[in-house]
Amino acid sequence: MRIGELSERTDTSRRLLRYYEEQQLIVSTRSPNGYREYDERFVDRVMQIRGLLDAGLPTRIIKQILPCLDKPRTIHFPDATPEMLATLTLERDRMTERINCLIRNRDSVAEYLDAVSGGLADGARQDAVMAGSRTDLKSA
Amino acid sequence: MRIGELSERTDTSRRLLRYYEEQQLIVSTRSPNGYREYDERFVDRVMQIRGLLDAGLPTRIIKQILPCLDKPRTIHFPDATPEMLATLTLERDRMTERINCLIRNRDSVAEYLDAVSGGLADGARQDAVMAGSRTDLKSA
DNA sequence: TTGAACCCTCACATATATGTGAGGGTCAAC
DNA sequence: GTTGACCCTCACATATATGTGAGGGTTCAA
Repeated sequence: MRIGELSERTDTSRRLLRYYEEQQLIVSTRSPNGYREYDERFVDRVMQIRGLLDAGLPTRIIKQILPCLDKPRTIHFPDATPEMLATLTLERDRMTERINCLIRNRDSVAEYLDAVSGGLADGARQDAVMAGSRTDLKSA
Repeated sequence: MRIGELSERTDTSRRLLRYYEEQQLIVSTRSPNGYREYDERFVDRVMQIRGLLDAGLPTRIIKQILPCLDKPRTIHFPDATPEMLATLTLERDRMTERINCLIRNRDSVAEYLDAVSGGLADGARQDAVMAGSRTDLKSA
């Protein structure tokens, strides 16, 4: 597909897709006319990138962890240098910290919302609370 | 305590503490000479702010959720407007999305690391994983 | 009284992720 | 062959979180 379709399917501006390419988070082949061409798997890839960016990881780090994320556990450890492994270990731990921080705070917000809506359970309040109530995540 | 001590105890530059105050994430009282004064509870508060910033939340949002985070469940729901509740609900869900995204990716990275270190579990690999404390990979 | 070590405000600088638009090709349909 | 919807590169603009430093007070101890 070309950049326009990828843009629509990932809800990501063309500008950003080119930027991600510049940052080497994605690559593209080029048609004879110079247009970028992407295959299906870039839809997921781009959404993954956006999620990570939104969760505070910079492109520089995302670029490093992306190779760990290919679905079929393709073997790319041969090229893993010790520094790379150290970086990944560090980032794994930083991600865990972020997760714990978010869980703590998300739960506080949820608790607050529950308290408010629990206090007065009528209509006007209802729609505000409706949207979502998933509250338990188990993690390291 | 004054800004210098808070800065050291939270590992946050004075500049940033003033910035957080400007963004209304924290407040300070002023000594007669104009110096900012903080009490103990700002140590935790600042660390909470840093964690949330690092997890991708902008100050504008952090400001909104902070009131939900005071340890003794002080009653501030009286002032909660419906728009505020809708915002909180939205943010709670966005936090949950971030959490899931991070968990998914963190687990992939962890799995990758386990695969690599599990593959050859001897000394040579060990120091590679050990090394990570100060890791700054730069790119061109 | 001087100096060090704090503090203040203000302002400019930087990095990162993003938007916007100019100037210009490609291509299919009319 | 013109039009419209794509695509390209390049460059400037913006927002947010941060660094850095100038110019200047306050406090305290040598």
